[in-house]
Amino acid sequence: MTEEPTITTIAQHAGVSIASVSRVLNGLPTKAETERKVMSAARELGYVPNSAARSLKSRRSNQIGFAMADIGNPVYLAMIREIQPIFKAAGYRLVLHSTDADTADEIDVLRGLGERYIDGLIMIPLRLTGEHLTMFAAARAPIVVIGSVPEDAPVDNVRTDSRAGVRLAVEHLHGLGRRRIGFVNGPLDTVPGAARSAAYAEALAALGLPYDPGLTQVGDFYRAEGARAAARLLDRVPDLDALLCANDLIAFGALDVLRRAGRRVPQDVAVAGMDDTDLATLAWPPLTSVSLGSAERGRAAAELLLDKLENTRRAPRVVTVEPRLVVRASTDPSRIPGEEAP
Amino acid sequence: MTEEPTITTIAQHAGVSIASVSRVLNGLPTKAETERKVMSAARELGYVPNSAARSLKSRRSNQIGFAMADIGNPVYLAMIREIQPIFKAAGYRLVLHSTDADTADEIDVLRGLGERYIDGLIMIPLRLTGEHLTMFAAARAPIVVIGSVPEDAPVDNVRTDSRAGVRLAVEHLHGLGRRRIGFVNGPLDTVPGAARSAAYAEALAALGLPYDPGLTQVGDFYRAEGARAAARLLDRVPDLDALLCANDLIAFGALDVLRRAGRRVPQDVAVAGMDDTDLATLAWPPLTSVSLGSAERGRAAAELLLDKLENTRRAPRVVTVEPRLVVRASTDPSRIPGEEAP
DNA sequence: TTGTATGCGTTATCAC
DNA sequence: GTGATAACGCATACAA
Repeated sequence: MTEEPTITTIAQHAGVSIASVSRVLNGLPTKAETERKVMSAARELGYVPNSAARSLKSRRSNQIGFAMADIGNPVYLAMIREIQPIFKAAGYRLVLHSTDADTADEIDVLRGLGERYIDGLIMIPLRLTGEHLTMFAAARAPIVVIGSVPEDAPVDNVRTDSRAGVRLAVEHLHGLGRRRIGFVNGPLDTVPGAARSAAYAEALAALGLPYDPGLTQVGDFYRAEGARAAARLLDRVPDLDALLCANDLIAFGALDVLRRAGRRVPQDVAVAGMDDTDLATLAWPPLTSVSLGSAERGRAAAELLLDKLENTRRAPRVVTVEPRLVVRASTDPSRIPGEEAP
Repeated sequence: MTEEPTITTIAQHAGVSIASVSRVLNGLPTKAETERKVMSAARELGYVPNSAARSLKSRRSNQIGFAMADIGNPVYLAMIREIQPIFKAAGYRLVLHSTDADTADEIDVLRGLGERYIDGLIMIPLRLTGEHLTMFAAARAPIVVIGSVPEDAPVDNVRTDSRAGVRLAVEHLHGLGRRRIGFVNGPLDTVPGAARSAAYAEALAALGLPYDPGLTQVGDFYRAEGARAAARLLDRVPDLDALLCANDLIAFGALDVLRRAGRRVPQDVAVAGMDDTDLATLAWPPLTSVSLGSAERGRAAAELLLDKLENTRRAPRVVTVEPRLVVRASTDPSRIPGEEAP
């Protein structure tokens, strides 16, 4: 019992060859008698196939990787919730990589594809460098990138139209009569940071509002720094009447600051986030947010990867998820819970 | 470039034997000239070692598993946030298992230990069956269980004194002058459900309060069902003046219901949760919660497992994390943010 | 220091 | 149907 049983052990106990053991274990046609002997020996010895040996032979690990910046962000969590069961049902295990938004780390993960410990990878690079693209091209296993990627990149791609998303939010705030619409963004050298920055300027222009650089503050994508950035903005633009945040976490930080500053949300300052995480309905007031379809993107990515694993030679595909504005009380006072008409 | 390079390929290109290649790659003493040739060939060919072959030889996968009921619960997220970097730094990858609180699934994971695709496992069983204990005893790789486990189980164990935690909360509510203290719990056949149920009764008794079965409602551990259970409770006990919830998610559901019912928190009903998740500070009002040290438990589990991997023969250890009451506005009106004295 | 040869546990291809 | 036997890619004991 203390020795790790292998097919050789089973073969000895059952008095057959290892080939027969392997056949029985893999459901290939065998005489009933042989099958019985093998199965009972296997059960008795507590045999479990060794995955390393199996992988070496089969050239498949039955694992897929998921690489994101930080497991602490609920957006990624929403994706994992979709991805995990899909792969589990398909017989794959999920290997997690939290890269801390570090490019070198992401490249490491891509290099890891060559080790063949995963059969495929879903990745969300926060910054997309030439090195990423080189590795994509050289990769020996299928990759799905969530987030925009150049047209000719040899990877499947799930994207969301964050430009349209930002526009939805800005138009909504404008429609509420707000004219001093601030913007708290994450780093401009990140894929989402850059896209949302451009989209913000564009949306203002489309509405005939002037673009005022003083209305933007840049921090990172987390609550604490979001709070600091919002505080800076509030300090410099006292007559701010609306605030768009590049993600929900930033918006939560902004809500903290506005509350401490005694500004009423939404009456004084309307606040909108992006990602529409679970937490939006928990915040006070509940947060208006642009859904970028995290769950859908996760599901799409998983399905693309699964398909590609079975259909290796097909051309790269792009799936786009449409953003959707979810209006809650942080911009619309009539939606404050508990204050509806009975 | 299209053929997967192996040490054999490198050996050919460098004009040396595969043994030399292996030595160079593993930093064993070699002539400088040989080393140079091998390294340059390896780089040129884009060689990456095959992890299956390496695992087969070394009998180590450099992966560790983390099995929890549901990746959607922020408690587990808090743990992963601690666990992941610790193992990453130690050269291990993290394989995730979301078992849906399904015992059969958990047993599968334990059986998977035999496949040797992970070198160790951190597990949080929601229910602990005899089958679990059998598998623990038979396991061929170290296991750390988060959550209580019998004394003689051959696994490391990280626990929290949830009994003391419940008592802290009940005493706090009692100290606020509340006497009708309801309890919304998760399933009684789960480890935490059973423990918290007993602890609740005990704490009441210690305070000389009568135990009224009507004051308890059982649902599951999620927000939606937490809301329904709280609604049932409110319906049957109109004079409820305090509510202890078995975890934060349940408490969030309860807050939703109380708000819709027009009950002021904490003035009419004081609400406390357990786990002290990140989300507690996001809720409105911010949630008083019993911290069960999720981060500490995650860290402790990771460190125990890492230690056991290097020190295979040592006896099982138990680490206990003390609960701590974190008082916020959902029980203490003086702490409502934005209403402090300036 | 280097090369040859063997084994890790499987699967798969042969003859029998 | 079944049993030898050869890979899979790597690490290493041993011989040179």
